[in-house]
Amino acid sequence: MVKKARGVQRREDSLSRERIIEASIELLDSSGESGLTFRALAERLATGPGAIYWHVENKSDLLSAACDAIVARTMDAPLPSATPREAIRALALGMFDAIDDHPWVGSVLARDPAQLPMVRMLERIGQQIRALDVPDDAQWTTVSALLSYILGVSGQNAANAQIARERDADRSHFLDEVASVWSQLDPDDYPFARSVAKQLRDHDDRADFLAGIDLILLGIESAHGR
Amino acid sequence: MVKKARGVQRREDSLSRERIIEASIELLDSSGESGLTFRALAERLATGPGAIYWHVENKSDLLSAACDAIVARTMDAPLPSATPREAIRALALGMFDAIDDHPWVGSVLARDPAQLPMVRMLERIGQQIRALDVPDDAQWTTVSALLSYILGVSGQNAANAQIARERDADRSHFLDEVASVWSQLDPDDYPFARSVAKQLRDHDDRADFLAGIDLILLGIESAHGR
DNA sequence: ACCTGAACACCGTTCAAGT
DNA sequence: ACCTGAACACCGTTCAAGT
Repeated sequence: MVKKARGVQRREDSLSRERIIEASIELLDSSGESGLTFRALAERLATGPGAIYWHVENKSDLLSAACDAIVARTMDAPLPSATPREAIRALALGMFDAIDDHPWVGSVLARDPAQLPMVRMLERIGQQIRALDVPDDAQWTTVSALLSYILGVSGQNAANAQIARERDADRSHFLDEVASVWSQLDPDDYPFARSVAKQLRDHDDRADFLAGIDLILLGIESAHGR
Repeated sequence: MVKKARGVQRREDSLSRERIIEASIELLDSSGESGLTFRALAERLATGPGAIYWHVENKSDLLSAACDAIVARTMDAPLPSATPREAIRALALGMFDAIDDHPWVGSVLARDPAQLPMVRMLERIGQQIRALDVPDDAQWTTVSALLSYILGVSGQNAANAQIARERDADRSHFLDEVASVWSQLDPDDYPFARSVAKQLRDHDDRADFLAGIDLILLGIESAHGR
């Protein structure tokens, strides 16, 4: 007869916030953002739609929680790197890859700002910005710029992945199409777009992303003495 | 009896793609993205929901068209500026302000990439990147970084505006709340977030945005000789 | 060619009723 | 305390029928 049972004892297969979020992530990964419906989720969890509302406030809450689970995992990964510069690159790449694996995370992050996932990223990157000797009064602006860039690329990438999924998968084929549209634009109105069409066709999203991070890091260093 | 009427003659108050898009923009501006429904639009245009489908493919098409109208307006504004650097700042600020006025544009841009609005921005900024003497093989990456940053900030700003609208309006009050949450975080886990809470409270979105642009411009210059 | 509006297939969310 | 599932109030989209 234990008065206070250790933790909450519960049937293995009963509902819980964690199980709901886990199932949501699976659904989101396999069928995209439009695949997450309370009915589909209820079916997967062998229950009714109403039951989910006992553990979760609403759909927005559910999406945020799923998103935060991914971001937390990513930002809690250990950083073996030596320099702050390398650490920032690793953190940024970690987010890039996470969103590449879970495109819906990009859309969610672009939609609800200033929430828990944001603080996680801000914190982790901010500590490295400090280590870079950026002056106190410039730290907010600096981290903010890095975060915005990361979110911008992520959102864009997520959207691209979504489109590639909607049409019949082939991403490089899709880029070929866009590049070919660009190269047929009016030369007088769109000289630049035409000229980079080839670079669009051959580009590597991940490498471009990192190049942008390096550009910002260069700017940071050049702005503060060294 | 003119055989070929000049242009398409039509009753002043009849439906047209332009009138539909115009009405959509008004609806989006006044009631946000969730305010744009085919039923609300039909009512505003004194017609039925089905009629709209004669001029517009579907809701996604409608949103893209409304978004492109705003971006086109913004990117076609004349640039009195002298240096490419100033021109880039002006173009970036133009987008920032446009999205500040029409927050839904941020969400749409974050969702469908590589479309017409994107090409407009790419072109306009790209021409200035050229003028900045960035080498040919670095132009795509450079413009891409700037665009991602602009989109990232825009999306974030749009989301903030949406949240401020959902709750009862007051934006600075909302920032106060977030800042106060941050400053109450665990000092061991979130030292950085705590330390910038004050800077968050006092910050100016527009100034921060421009500071980020300057950081990237600094990086660009520092990467290519001068 | 263009418009009408009822109808269809889906949502998120609520809630009385059960255990 | 937790779950069930029918019901409600909405969507986007279609389509036979009108002009």
